[in-house]
Amino acid sequence: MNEDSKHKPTKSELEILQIIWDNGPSTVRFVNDKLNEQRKTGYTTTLKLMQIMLDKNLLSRNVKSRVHIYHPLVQKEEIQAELLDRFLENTFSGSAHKLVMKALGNHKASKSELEEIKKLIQKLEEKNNGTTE
Amino acid sequence: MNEDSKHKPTKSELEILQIIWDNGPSTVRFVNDKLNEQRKTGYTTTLKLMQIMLDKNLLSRNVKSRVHIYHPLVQKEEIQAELLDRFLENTFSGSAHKLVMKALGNHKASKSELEEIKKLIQKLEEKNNGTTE
DNA sequence: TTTGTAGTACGAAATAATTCGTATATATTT
DNA sequence: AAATATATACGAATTATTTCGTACTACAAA
Repeated sequence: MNEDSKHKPTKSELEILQIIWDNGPSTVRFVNDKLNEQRKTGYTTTLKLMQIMLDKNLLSRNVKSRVHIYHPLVQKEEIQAELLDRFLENTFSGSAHKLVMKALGNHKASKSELEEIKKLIQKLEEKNNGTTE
Repeated sequence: MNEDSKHKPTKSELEILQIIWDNGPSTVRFVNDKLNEQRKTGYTTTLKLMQIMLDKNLLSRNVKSRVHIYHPLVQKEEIQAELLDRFLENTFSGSAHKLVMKALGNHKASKSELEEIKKLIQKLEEKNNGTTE
């Protein structure tokens, strides 16, 4: 089972993707070191995970030298959107509104971030002009 | 291993909780029927799951009659908040602002829901008056 | 050239989560 | 009362995910 289609990173795979998204193409060593800043995990564990991700087409790699460099094959934005969809469906029965209310209520956002959100709402309301109630 | 402590629901367990939260205390039969509206799943599978949830203190049950009635032992709000925290951390590196932007951008919200969010932001801004930048 | 270090490959154990078969008990129907 | 239908109990198989040991390879240092 190795279709070119389905990505669905597991929790561990997502951790690895975050590191590569944030730091650019990386070696196993680098990723493993980063992971170990948060929690202990063995080198070969990380290696195996990244090989699996290769197989799932979440990563590609450059094999020119002995030390392989892994590149992301999926976009951060795209995966976040997918995971958000799933989470929204699973936990908030699809209600974006409820999720947003809780996220804003329970977590700190800076003044400028709140401003940005207000601007987005403004834009959404203009676009929707009367179509939705 | 059966502390009174916190057990996080798995995805399947969460589905069951949603049904019980939305419909009130329920029998296994009822929950299983509801589940089967969405996807095929065997009766004993649901039963087993609910027994596990009993053990995890996610549910309690009334055994007066032959047919057991299961009650939620955890609050919807509480669990949603927990899961949100985890999701935020895993997927958006803890940035509530980014999550909210994406949730609003990619999913429909009605005019009145947007209004409600604006009001919340208003309140947050008043509270924060100058403390955060 | 031998030894040590750092890398990849990969099977398989360990752990987590889900699914189901079978035994058994209790009602209900004929 | 016997047959049927519907419950619960629970071990065990299945599937998904994570972790790790061991073998092997390449380069560098002694």
